[in-house]
Amino acid sequence: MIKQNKAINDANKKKSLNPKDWEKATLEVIANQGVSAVAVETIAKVLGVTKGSFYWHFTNRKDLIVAALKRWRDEDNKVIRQRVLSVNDPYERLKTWFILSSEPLQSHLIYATLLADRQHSYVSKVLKEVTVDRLNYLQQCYQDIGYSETQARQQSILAYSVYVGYLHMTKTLHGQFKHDNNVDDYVKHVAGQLIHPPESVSIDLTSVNAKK
Amino acid sequence: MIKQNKAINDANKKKSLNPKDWEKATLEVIANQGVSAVAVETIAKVLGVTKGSFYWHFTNRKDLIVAALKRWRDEDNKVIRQRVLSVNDPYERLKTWFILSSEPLQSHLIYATLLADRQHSYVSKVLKEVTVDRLNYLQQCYQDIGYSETQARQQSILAYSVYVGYLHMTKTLHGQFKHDNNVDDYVKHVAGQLIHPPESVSIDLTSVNAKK
DNA sequence: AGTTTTCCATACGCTTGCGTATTGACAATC
DNA sequence: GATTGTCAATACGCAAGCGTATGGAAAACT
Repeated sequence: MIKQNKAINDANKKKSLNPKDWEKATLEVIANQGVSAVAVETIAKVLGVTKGSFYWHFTNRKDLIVAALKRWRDEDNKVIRQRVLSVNDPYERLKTWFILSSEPLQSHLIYATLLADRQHSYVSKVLKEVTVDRLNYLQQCYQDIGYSETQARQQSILAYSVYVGYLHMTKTLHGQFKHDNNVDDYVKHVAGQLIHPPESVSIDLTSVNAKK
Repeated sequence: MIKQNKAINDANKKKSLNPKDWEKATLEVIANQGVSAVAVETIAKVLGVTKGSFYWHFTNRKDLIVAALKRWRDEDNKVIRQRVLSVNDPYERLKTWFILSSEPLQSHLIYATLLADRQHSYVSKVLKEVTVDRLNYLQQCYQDIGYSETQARQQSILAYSVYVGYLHMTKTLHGQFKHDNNVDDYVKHVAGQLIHPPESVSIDLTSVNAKK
């Protein structure tokens, strides 16, 4: 019993911290409370240390956030490459992307909160880059299906808007989003609307665009 | 020349301020920098006074923000009623909504930044209410077209997600959004994709939903 | 004219959170 | 075993921003 408890938590698996630990804890905060909630002393407390430790690993708060965002982006890219871009058939590739987008990953939470704190230049920078990247490979998907460049561009913006919008909806509505149960149904619904050959785009445009 | 300059700015049209002035100035800040950027002394400076004035009109900072958000919501509802809900034909009504959504109104900027600062309970409250309202009248539009309740629900979420997503895209990409020029084209594109009779929903679902 | 009300300025206290300085403990190396 | 390097604790200074206290000026009332 007086065994010098060796497993209170996992804080003893490593005697000392490294930058990666700080970055991961930071991403956790960003995912749930946004960039502005990243406080050095708070995160230190989570890691079981004090500020003194932090300023040994990083020069300042901004340095930490930038490093964390880089880590986020790299890992996100890795997932996209492995699970989406590896699919050959463009229809299936798009479908895979929509499914991935609906999964409750921390990565999505982070993206959603970054959209919030984009007043900070270092946030808006990485945000812009990530968004451009994603729009590009979505556009490529649609071009692979047979869309013209401009049609594929517009369709990619549309599809990506759905992604971003859905992220916010789930966070905003939270409780009364009865929808939570059948996310699969919604994904099917979205896929049915947004994944189709280029020809069917012109359906019913007459009734919509007809000026009175 | 020593006419006691009567028109330096419009700060002399009224000798003293009222809560409405503070709320409008606050919404301006929220639209461009978010709720967390609302600082009493800063807004006071904009209005040409000091804190002393503020704490005469409001009890505290939160009081100001809540009042400003209420004003925003009321005015936004007014616009929706006048310009959208007044349209009888559901197709045209939806189209009008999409067009309105693409206009560069301050109201949209505010909504976008509120999505950011929803960690504050008073923000998330009004945000949730507004979103639910909007989803409801969108759903009603689709039901008027002939969608079933569940189909209309999903379609309204989809449409609203496009709106929210597009808001963020424009703010995120900012400069390199070459798309800015032909917003009209994009609105047509979106309308063509999202406004159609309920039957055409089932197009191509086979190729998309087919599990391997 | 005197009093009250309205609106605002100034000065202060208080909290939060960043960054620095200094010291200490433990491990690695010589 | 002494020295050096690594990581962390403590204490401090400092700025931003909220809220309060108090006083004052101008307008409105009586």
